[in-house]
Amino acid sequence: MNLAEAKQQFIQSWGVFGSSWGINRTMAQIHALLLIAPEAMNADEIMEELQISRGNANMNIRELINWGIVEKVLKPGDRKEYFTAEKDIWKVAMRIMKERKKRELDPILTTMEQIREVEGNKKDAETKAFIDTVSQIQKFARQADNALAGLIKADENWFTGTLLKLFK
Amino acid sequence: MNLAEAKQQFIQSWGVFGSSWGINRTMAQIHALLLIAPEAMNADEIMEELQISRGNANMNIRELINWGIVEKVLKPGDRKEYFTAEKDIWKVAMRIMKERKKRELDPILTTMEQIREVEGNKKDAETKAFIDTVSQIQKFARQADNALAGLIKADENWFTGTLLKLFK
DNA sequence: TTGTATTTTCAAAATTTTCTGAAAGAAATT
DNA sequence: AATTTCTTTCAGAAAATTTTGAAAATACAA
Repeated sequence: MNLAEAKQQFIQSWGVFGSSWGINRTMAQIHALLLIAPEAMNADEIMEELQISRGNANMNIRELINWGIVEKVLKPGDRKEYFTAEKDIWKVAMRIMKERKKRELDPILTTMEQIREVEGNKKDAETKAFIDTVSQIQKFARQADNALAGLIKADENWFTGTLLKLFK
Repeated sequence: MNLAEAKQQFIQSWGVFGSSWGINRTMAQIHALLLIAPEAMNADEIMEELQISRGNANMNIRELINWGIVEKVLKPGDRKEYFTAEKDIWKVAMRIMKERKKRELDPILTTMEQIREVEGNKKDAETKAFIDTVSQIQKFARQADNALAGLIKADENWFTGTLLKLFK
């Protein structure tokens, strides 16, 4: 397998993995492409490389920017927009965690609180069992939420320059 | 909101959350239903409650069993199969983690190893950058894999009865 | 302003995923 | 072994998601 084939394989695999992570295939493929691109790329280059339409490229690039793992780069004397991906995998993972925490975990907390709150008669066994389950989930989600928040905060401050370098 | 409404709301929400976790809506709803059911339920009851077809119910119940978070219960004198969900949320989370690790993380490791392995000329800058990115991902995935494996193992042995009770 | 290059939007089409329901398969009962 | 009860399978239907491509919007330059 030569470099070109390996790159193809990488992009392809990243697309498959993305799917099982709630990220659509194209979005993951664009991310993979930018991750291994030596230079920032523009929309046309991405379209050409992945054989996708302009609309599709545009939409997914925006989404990657929203996730905070791709950014726009402007080249002087060129009207086209170029895009580049964060290359540090640890940072990428942190951003994704942060985003997923916000989009998925936080809503669970809110909903569980609501459901538990508006519950009336706590006497009968069925109601008690229900409240107990919801409370358990709430407790667990809080634990997870706090753990992630801690990890993210740690990374944003002190960890960045020091301890975590060990993992790289 | 009364108990019935709260249950409905819970099942509905769990379905939505499931979607963003790579679990389909019906599967998550069945899980939610069993999580708060005082008794084990059979396929007909589940179909009736969630208004879904027999095929759909059957398929998703099997899948929940594969994930290890629902199990079959037989009642003496009744030919129907009944189903019940693991009620301990910590255990549920552990089983899901274990399963996702196996289905998602392990394949990434395998693929990254393959891609990195079959790479030839390590001299030019582009190749080097590519190998570096893949290596970084590999390293990160290994870290995550080990961390999860540790957590799972700990839970399966010693933790279960002792330390983690603090979190409940 | 007018023209040109580039990006964004969005309705319709294509694709993928999920669901249905009826038929086939199993298991228990008579 | 025939009947009844229940479970599984799976092809086609329905629903949801993703993609396309052309038109509209925006940005810049002359």
